[in-house]
Amino acid sequence: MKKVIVIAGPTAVGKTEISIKLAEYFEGEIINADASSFKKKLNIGTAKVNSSEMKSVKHHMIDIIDSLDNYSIKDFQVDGRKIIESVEVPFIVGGSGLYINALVQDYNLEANTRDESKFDSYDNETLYSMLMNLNSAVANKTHPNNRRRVIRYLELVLNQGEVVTREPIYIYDVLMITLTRDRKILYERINNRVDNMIASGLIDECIKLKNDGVDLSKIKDIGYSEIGLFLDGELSIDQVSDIIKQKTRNLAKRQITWFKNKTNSVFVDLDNYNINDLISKIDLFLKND
RNA sequence: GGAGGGGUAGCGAAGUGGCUAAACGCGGUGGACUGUAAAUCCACUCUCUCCGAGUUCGGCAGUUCGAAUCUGCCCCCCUCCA
Repeated sequence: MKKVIVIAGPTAVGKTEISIKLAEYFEGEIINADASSFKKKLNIGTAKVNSSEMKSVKHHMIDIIDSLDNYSIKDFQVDGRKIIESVEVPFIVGGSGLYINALVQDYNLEANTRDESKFDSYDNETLYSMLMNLNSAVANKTHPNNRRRVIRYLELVLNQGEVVTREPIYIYDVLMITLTRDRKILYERINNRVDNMIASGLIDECIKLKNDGVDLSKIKDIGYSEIGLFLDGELSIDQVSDIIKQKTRNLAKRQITWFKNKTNSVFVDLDNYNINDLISKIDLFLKND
């Protein structure tokens, strides 16, 4: 089986720097698995790797779509697997847990794509009872208030009769490393990073997008619609900054939950670690048959 | 010095005699999630030996069968007048 190294972890934990060091050392290539980094022109606000950082290591899956375009998890699965096959030592690096799992586990994404529009006229309760009638086991997987999930399950049940519930299987020989830090320290890093983004041009980036005709309020990546509110004069930059920090902290927490419970990860605490430990860990993994 | 307003759980904020360990929001924590995933959603959040008990609503002392809610004194904060 193809050997694949995954470097995951919450936002702002320090994935970029470490993954580049590791990929350099092992002469690998990086496959980005951060949904926000797929998007062109969203650079500062998404903490995307910049071109000078990418000089030493080839990066894939960066800037592959326009800021408002949809790149589905299925697309990612197909394209990403091709890249994995073509790269000698692939490092998958990112924080989008679902995307990572879909790439390296046997996720079945053959069903139709989403189309919520035909459910517009139903309220949450109705949709949920529809699901319950069709397949109660699937309905019990979610909550009536989670309209988005309920609709997707409805689509899946209607389309293929069921939703996969069994434990997924890794389709590659995967070494999954999840980077962590003490929660307090992580949150401080997030706060500081947001301050830095604002100090180093996030507002200009948003103005540019706006001038290009992008509706900032439609961008769901954290920071952009918020800066849009500031540009419209609805909130002060301090208020906006606090909101961005808050949302980013909430995101990090959700990411941690995912990696803890939905992956088979080796956890590495970056507050006190030595890169050589990681190197030898990976070295061992690559040498072992 | 004088006149008002106010002090409620980590924060904001309801409650103005019993149905109140105290609404709600935020924050925090835990969790769900195989097609928006930087998305969407759920639970818990005074303390403990946690299916029961113990301490709370600035402090102390009262009234009352019963007080965050009423009375007195004290402390602190804000606004206005001096």
